[in-house]
Amino acid sequence: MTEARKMPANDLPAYQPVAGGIAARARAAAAPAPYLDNLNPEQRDAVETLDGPVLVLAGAGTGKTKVLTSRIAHILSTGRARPGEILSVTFTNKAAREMKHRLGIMLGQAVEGMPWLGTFHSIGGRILRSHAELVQLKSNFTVLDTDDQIRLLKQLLSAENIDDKRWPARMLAGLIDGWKNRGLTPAQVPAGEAAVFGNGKGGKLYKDYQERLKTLNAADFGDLLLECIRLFREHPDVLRSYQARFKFILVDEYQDTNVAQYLWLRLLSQGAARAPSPGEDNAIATQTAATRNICCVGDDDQSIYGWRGAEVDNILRFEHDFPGAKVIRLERNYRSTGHILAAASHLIAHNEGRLGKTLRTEDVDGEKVTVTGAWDSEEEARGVGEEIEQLQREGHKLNDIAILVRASFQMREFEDRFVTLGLPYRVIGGPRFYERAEIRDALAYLRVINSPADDLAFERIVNVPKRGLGDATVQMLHDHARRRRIPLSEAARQVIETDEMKPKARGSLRDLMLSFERWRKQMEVVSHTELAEVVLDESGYTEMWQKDRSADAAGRLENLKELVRSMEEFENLQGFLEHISLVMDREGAADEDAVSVMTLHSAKGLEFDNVFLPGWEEGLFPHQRALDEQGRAGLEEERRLAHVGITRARKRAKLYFATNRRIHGTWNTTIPSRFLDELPAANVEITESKGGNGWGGAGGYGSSRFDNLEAFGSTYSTPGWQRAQQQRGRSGGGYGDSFGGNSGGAKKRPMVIEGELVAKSTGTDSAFSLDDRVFHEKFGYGHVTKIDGNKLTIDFDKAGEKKVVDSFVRAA
DNA sequence: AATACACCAATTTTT
DNA sequence: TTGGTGTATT
Repeated sequence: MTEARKMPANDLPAYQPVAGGIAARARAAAAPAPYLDNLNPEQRDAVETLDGPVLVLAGAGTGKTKVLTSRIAHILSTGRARPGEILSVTFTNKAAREMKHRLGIMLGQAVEGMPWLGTFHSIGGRILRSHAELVQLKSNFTVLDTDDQIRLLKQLLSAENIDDKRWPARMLAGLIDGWKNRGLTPAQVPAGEAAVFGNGKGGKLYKDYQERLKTLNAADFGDLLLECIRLFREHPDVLRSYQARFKFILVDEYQDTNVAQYLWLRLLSQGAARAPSPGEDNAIATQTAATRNICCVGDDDQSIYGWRGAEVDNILRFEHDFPGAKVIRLERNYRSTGHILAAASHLIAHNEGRLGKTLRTEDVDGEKVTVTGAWDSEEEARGVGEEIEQLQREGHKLNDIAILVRASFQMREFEDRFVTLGLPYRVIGGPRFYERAEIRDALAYLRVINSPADDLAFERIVNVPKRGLGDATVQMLHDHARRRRIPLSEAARQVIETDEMKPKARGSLRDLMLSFERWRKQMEVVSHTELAEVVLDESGYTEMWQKDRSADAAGRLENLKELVRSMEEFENLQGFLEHISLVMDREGAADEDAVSVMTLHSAKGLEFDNVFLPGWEEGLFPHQRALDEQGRAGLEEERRLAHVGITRARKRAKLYFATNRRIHGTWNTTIPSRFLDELPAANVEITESKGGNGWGGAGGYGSSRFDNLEAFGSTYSTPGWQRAQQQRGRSGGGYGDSFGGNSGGAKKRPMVIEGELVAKSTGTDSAFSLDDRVFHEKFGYGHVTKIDGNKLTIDFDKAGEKKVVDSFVRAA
């Protein structure tokens, strides 16, 4: 995002000392390098080995980012390259931002932003914009996201008369993405593969899609790399200029690179302007690579994105691809205690396809990893809730606590539980900021203003808010546009001069077109942020959400404000639009103390003192589909995911499994995950659930050493225990009931809330009275049906009846 | 254009 | 069982 406004593609940065020049060397000699001081020997080796290919195998918590940033600092301060001569790629904007931030701290103001530090896609996009005409685009091309992509594909499918029920556009989008991930242009897709979609039309559709993108002056995410590769291959002079420019290349998370990214890197890191075609033996095309200074940092044990095209092979093959490569292992872990690290290491050692590292720590042994069995997923959520409250009583911050689940549907139960407990939590992940409908709508308006030929954007907002311009109108505009080979908005302009349309629709469309003309004129006199405000206001878009009474309307309006705010960082509308789809990510806003709930995937790269890992059951984790579809490779990836999960923990890792879990509505009896059996007994403590009911063992489905857990072993006086006693009395003891029969299985017991037993309950009377109309951030509007201290039972209009703590609602 | 009903799918997600 | 989508009906 910053690179966009600060440094146009071909600008030279301010004067920097000549690489290796006298001044630079003198400076390096004079000032001891502070960035080298707190590195361990391996890290230091990774930082100082500048020449030739280097692979840094950086285990979890071994200081990967530190090495990358220190290495850049080292290159700069020894004068080996200027900032503009270092290419440094990451996968996410977050990682790129983090690196910029840490570099800034390390170097002070000595170096302004690194122009070529960014994500694969943003850098690819940037290169494409500089040479757009060579790939049949204009430099202001639009980057389509998944949503645009699918709408476009739907149009193509209907043009081909393909039933999009049988052949969904989503599926085609997935296929095309997959091909692009593998670096395949339409011509390169194996015929057999292209034929599987739409009765053999897959290949043609891919080709048509690419052509349509050119007409729309648009690229999708995959194109940002694939078209870049095509550019390099078809224009060796361009490639050479970049090869000459980048004296050093650094790659973060190398284990996550896909084939396209690999090819892209290879082209840039090679002296010769030739890349191996897919499938070609890499060694042949490699020859000159050894001379180049590429440093890849990654961890094969944390490769968890195979399903979206990442090739673990890239990292496993590194020494083969880059002959003479130096491999440096970072094995000293600075994050976790002994027991946690031992458990994680022992678990991952069960994988076969790995380069192998032995993590060690100098930290204390700490607490053992705990494994807790629960009767069902509700009890699991109660148990976790109890433990969190206990931690809270001991003075731990909620910010230091995370719950990491395998699949997002698991989150609901925790959310429900936390809502009833009044425990603040935040869900990480979910739809990203720029994917939200309101953001995309707002952007569509701006896109149409900026480039009237943007049909996808035009179509998106022509009837949002509702203007009486429905499908019929749009279809008519389409026909008109196609006949004359003009963009939709031009077609609209022409059609309103005719009497083809009903008067009402015609007037409405004319108003819209006049508005766009007015806004385009205003663009020249007011700032782009002001323009955005005007547009959102005059189009009736803001009003549409103001009138909306659903729970998230307020949030959407807030998002729109945030969008306008974020525009300020860019110089003009054009610059904003060029980068927005690549850099807008989830909102920060994390200052409140709250438990984090997220998937294991989105937890990669994060760390917490206390990590809860629920749902360790066969079928869920490892996930059945991973096993079915990928076999052993799938299992190993799941195991890596488990490894990632455990290594997120600094001080406590708490694993859970539930004997009964509801899947697609029906209760199933599960068996504990094989990963639990793969943990080293010496570092693991088996505890009983404090969440309520006991559990009954796994009931004869295969054996596990967790089968013979003693359920109610000790006396407990925690709230959970008391609750458990009461529940046991109520439901007749969790042992035999409804066992083995998994169709109706374990029945759902009523949720018991004893206000006085819950830690956070205050007992003070609620400020609300019966039948009060209230609003809840998550559930929307509803009315109070029952009051119990500060616990309210509310019948929500949309979400149904829920029990919530009064501080979570406000009067409506 | 809005609502009602039927139908289908139901890991993981960045850019 | 749920939720989301898409079609059919008013």
